Amino acid sequence: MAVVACCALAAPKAGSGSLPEQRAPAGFPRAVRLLTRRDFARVFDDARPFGSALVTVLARPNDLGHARLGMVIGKKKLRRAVDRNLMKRIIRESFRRQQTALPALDLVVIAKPAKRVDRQRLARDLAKQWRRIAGAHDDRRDAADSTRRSA
RNA sequence: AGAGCUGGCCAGGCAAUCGCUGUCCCGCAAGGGAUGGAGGAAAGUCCGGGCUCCACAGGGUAGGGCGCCAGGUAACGCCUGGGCGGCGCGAGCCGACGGAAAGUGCAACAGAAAGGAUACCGCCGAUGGCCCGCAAGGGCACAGGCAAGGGUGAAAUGGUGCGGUAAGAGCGCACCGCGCAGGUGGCAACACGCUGCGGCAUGGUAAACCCCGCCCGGAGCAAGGCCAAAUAGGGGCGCGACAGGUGUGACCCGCACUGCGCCCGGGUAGGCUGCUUGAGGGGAUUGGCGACAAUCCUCCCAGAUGAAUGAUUGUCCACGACAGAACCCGGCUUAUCGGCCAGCUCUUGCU
Repeated sequence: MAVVACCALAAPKAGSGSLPEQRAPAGFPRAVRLLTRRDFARVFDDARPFGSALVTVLARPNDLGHARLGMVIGKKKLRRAVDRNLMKRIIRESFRRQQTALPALDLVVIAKPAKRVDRQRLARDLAKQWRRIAGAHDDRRDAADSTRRSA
């Protein structure tokens, strides 16, 4: 009942994402970050890539029961330190808000070359990526389940 | 009021919610609470130091840097004050600003001549020559003299005036300028409308070589130190060598494998440290023109490490620039929306 009411209220506000922006506001403790070189290497080793004009996201399932985030923001991609910091903050914030909607994946977001960072475009783009990744993961799991069932 | 100069300062504010991170407190823990959390340039990495490790008797050479003087400073290529030169009506601003009579080199084009150089046009032609004339004198411009004027150039051997002369010339004189020696003032750079001497010289260029004086060992926090799985090989001590240990097995025999234990050392992954109390900030007093220093009081003010200071919403206004710490300081340079304060200058108007 409450859920329906909420959606009804949200609906008129033209195309806000299908992922609820603020369901269970979450923190961003160290447990949900990729911290070591090994963590990153594991993802780079065998990951599914998702791309957009602004970023590339690599995803590889983990067995922790929640998603983890890592970022690679190269100095060559964004010249100014201010832009690099800004990009990381936007990515972190986006992940923080929407991590509960994500499956148990290790994600590495890689910056693409840009002159400046457009916060709104980037935020929108990231939301889209999370959705795609979550969807793809579900499909794969469904497929695996179905093959297992048929076998 | 307008135009401008110099020095200094600020870098959107407030509130709520959700996050990140250092420290402290509470808690067995999960967690909770309190509090701190980018810059004036954090930037470029161009100088100077501290701090580490390596090297090192001293001196010299090579190489590099600096370059008016005196201060300040831990030090500097920085800062302050002064000198000199240039720009501006002025407040002020700008200057790699030692040496060119040690040497070597360089200078397009133009120009007659460009370094101890020169005579194209020009001026003169007193003197000598030639011609005319009885002569006085006149003419020619051959010898020769001159560098004032024209012209070239970034630059042409000091300027003005008078004398002088055939015409001229520092040839002579006066004043200005210049050089040398002295004197005076100044710590000094340097200054002098003080004296004497010299007719007048060393043209420019040293971010060209060079000379002179002074300074400089190298590498950098991925420096360096500590703990330490794994792995290779090593050392010491003790015990044992028909033994013992491990495996198989319920156990013994048997069979298979193998010296064993401890210590030292080593150092990969990883972790800790270096890591923020410092040539520190604020205030007062004193000394100094000032940079700055001394004394006292007071404050603790980022310390991340896949790398934190953000997001959303509301609100106010002059609608917010350049931009993000990574061992730490002192400078320089470059980027930068706007705004504030102080002192001063010029112009105009009023009293």
